[in-house]
Amino acid sequence: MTVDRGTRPARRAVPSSRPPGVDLAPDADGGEESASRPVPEATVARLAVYLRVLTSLLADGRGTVSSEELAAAAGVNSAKLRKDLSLIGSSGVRGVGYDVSRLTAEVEATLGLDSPHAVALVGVGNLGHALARYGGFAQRGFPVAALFDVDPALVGTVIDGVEVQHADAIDVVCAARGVTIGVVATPAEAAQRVCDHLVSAGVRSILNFAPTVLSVPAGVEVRKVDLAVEMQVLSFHVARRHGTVPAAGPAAPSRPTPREVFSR
Amino acid sequence: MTVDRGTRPARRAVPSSRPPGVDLAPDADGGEESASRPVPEATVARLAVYLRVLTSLLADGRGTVSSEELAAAAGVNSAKLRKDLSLIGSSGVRGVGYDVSRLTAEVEATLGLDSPHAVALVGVGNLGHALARYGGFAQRGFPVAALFDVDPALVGTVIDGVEVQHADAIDVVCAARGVTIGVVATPAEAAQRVCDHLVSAGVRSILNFAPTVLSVPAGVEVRKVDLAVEMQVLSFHVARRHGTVPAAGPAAPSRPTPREVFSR
DNA sequence: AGTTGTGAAATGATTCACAGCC
DNA sequence: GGCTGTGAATCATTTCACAACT
Repeated sequence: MTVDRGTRPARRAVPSSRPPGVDLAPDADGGEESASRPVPEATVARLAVYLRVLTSLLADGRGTVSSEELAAAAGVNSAKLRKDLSLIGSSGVRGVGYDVSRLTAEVEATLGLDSPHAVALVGVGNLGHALARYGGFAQRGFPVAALFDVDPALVGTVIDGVEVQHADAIDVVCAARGVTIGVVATPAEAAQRVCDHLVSAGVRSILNFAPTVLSVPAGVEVRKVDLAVEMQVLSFHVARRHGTVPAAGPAAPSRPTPREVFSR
Repeated sequence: MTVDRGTRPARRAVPSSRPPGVDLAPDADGGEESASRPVPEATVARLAVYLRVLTSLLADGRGTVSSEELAAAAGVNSAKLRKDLSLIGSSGVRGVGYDVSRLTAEVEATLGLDSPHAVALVGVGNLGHALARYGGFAQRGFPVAALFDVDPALVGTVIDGVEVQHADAIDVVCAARGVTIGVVATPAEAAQRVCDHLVSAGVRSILNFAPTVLSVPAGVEVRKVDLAVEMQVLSFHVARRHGTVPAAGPAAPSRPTPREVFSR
């Protein structure tokens, strides 16, 4: 993709002095929370992708993989993959590669997939309903332990063996069932309130599908999936290609608001 | 959130020589495709978020906003917001702020939302069905122009006024209806094939919900939404908090594969 | 020979802090 | 006085390239 920029000046020869280097960090989670996080966020997201590839290799009975092959399958640069894996303290064998089953276990352990995480899903509307029935969650170690909504027509119904309860019960039920991850699939207006309830029930990780910025106390992790954003980013690329964009100069486009595409 | 790191050594006084600085890039899309992209990817994603806030401000009849307020509502740093907006050539007024309706129009224009983009959705299973009925797409200027699946039980059914057609027709129908964005919501196994069909139909932007890495020719933009990845990233944070992670040292955890949480 | 692990360079993104302008 | 626009500093991430090891 990127054009080869030709030969670049060689780096100066390596000085023989080997710097100390800590090799493996002493670990031991220093502070309560934000003190030390040796594994960067970007790496964590990629680990999940590596895991998917590893699992399929494992199913194929493959014993080892090289960083090159694994990286290609995951769609990343091999150096990046090696660095990622070195960060979680994994060890491949030089000249050979990584042991597939061992690496799989290491990645799973790092991601905390040793034990399942009970998930609460709030908002069983269109999207929420599909998510609840979407096998993906339970299948992958994230059993849906509770469903909530405010619609009386939905409360009491059973989806995939789980009864929908009223959102007022979030605090109690989540705490009782040991929910660790909350999924918000409500309309934007309700999202913050729902989020607050989840937090007060002790949920520290939230996946937000509602098109709003959730504010949470420090120590609570929110990840966002916003379909409108994704579509609009793609729209940007379409426009770029077609040259539709009015050459982002200082002058504003003449038309003030062509169409109110964005309603709420 | 972040603790104030106290007074930092003052930057050295600004030397009076003002460097040339290009101010506004000469623009004019140099090469065919990867040559120049003045707006960074990260900014584009945030523009969509700003737009949401702007729209709601517009609905409230607000005339102007300050970068501070807009940034707070979008959940970002105000300097970042100002830099983002300066990149798209917008102009606020010093001492006043940004004109809401004008800024809205500028962001919309940059994102290419002037005209709607016809969307094709492939895979009308659990998730795909919900996406098709999810008003979010059409409502925001991304009308679903075509639906595809391979399941004979689904082909021929009508969802929200659009008939589901067989996936074999992707090439023809997409080209005919001027589809510019494709959404892949099939199982992983079918995703690459579907993607190839979309590409050969001229679709240059793809939103992928299938848990696979799609390979596409240069010039095609793929964005990925992977629920398993999101959940696993959250799982990582849960584990970090609880200290469940077995101290990522060089020694592997004793158990080889605790549970096959990841099936396919 | 083949492949990992990793300093160090390169690139990219974010934040600071202040000049310039209304 | 208030607020934008932006160079420069800081921070994060990616990539390179090669020594170390099997």
